[in-house]
Amino acid sequence: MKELRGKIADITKRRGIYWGAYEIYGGVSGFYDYGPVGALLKKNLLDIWLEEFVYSDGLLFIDAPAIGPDSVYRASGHVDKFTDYMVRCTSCGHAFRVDELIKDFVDNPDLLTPREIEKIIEENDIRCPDCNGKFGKVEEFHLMFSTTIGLDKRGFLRPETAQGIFINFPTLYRINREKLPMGVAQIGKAYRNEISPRQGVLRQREFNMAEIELFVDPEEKFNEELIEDIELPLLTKDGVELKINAKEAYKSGLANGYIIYYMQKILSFLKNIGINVSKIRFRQHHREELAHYSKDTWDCEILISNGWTEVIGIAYRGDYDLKRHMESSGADMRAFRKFEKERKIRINKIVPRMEILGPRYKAAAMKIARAMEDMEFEENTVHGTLKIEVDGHVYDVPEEAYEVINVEKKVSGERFLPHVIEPSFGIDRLIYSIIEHTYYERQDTGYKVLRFPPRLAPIKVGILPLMAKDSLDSIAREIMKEMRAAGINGYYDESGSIGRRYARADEIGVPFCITVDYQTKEDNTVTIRERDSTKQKRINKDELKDTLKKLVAEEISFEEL
RNA sequence: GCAGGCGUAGUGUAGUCUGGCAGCACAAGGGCCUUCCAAGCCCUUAGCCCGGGUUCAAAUCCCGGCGCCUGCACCA
Repeated sequence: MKELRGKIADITKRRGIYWGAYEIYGGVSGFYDYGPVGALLKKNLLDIWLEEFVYSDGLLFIDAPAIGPDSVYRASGHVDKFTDYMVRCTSCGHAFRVDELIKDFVDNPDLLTPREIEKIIEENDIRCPDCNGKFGKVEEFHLMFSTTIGLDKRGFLRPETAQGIFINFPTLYRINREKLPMGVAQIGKAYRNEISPRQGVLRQREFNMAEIELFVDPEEKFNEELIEDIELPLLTKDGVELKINAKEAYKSGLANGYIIYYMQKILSFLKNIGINVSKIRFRQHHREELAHYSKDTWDCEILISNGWTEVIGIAYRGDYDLKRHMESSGADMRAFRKFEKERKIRINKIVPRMEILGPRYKAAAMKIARAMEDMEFEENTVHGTLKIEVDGHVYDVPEEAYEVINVEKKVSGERFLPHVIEPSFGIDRLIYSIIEHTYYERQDTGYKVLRFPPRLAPIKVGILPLMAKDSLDSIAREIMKEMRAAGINGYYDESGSIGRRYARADEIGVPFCITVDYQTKEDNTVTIRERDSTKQKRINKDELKDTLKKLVAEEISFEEL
């Protein structure tokens, strides 16, 4: 399997799919450049993602900033939970993770403050394991990249794109005309300062994500019609591997209905982009490995040469994020749920008469009025002069300064925090998986091919003259111009033998090649060669543009020609 | 971060032990040839990870750094 990784590393670099970034300066691990082929591959992949997850379900698509203020990531829990503490030896300078050093002295290192940690180190005289030197002050090691906003405001590069959606929930909810379920999608880069990222593009410090936050009313009954009659490959938290029908999985309560819904969509999506369906499974997280925000998570794992690899996560985040942002920002992050039937409630309320309170209490009037409004009492128990305490003063409010109302009020609904189901796609891992799963070598020759589906293929067509002479070349160039004018990404190649040129195209997954040969000059036909079958069909040059468009959009298949 | 291994044209490698002209294959570019799947021939481009030291002389020996790989740790 290691051999496969080597071959893929070769092809990705040589043919311009991706490579390690900042190469001329020695490289920085965890950063990659997508080259001309890879950048288009990613773009096409995201287009398909938009079609299959966003347009098809009418989701809202947004684009929020990558840098956020301290307050946002404090509220989200990342500042606390995405941090490790470390100490540096004052004599040799080596750094150590605190929890490793003190784990023999305390039960739960994660709960301590930096001060407490310093105290424990001093009391137990913990020394540097390397040189026995003394330790300095406790420092934070953030998995988040921190930066400065303006002169001195602390900011972070987002470790996930999700917060940009949660923060905007009230606005988006209004734009969606206050309807749930509401799905919001975002594509963008996220940043994590991994200590030692390896495994190539599978673990990067700057990576591409496509995320959906589906906001639902936890009390609303799930629409069972969303569940299809298909088989899901699951691995539950108890280690049970099973293939189970989606309907059955839903009925048995194995996972939230929307999680199952997304499992179905993900299966079909992965199939469409060239992933081998027999190498997909959904693995449920154990309690201990759940992220700080999640109640239940299912990873979509794909089997590649590294083993089963998490590529997509479907997390049930509950109301964690909205709640935290509501508490810390004070904004109302709730949605409104209409009761089936209007409810009637009795209201016993004091209505202050401001025209009397105002002149009488001046500046304190508003506060007194609020306090009166907030009073709770039984019907017919309030009359006469009221003693109202505000800021330590007790005011006597006479009867004529208020009115008591006892009314029956209609209540049509209530406010609540929606729950969130979050499918989160690791785009770079997906791209790597696609490359591994679409890679094959021809049986007879061993030549390398990437079997990209036409819709995904970065380059759709190669246009080749059989010979670069006898005006075959000029006809081919003419065709290339036509293709480009029609918005089909193609290239012209006359170098080397025809077989060599086909092989070149195969390596970057070009699905179709047009060859201009001598017969073209006689009857105005060219051949279309399909990558995987290497079969050719003759087609009139004038139909080329329309035919190719359909082939590339996968509206027709090559066999149907 | 720790331990071990490694770092030579775009890619894969030889040369390193034992210091003395940096070589091969593939790829790429140009040309000849060629009537459908990497044919052949000629030419060309292109490299010792970075810095310091030892030496008449360093890809080779020493030191430091950076990067990569494997394992541990970390990470979803």
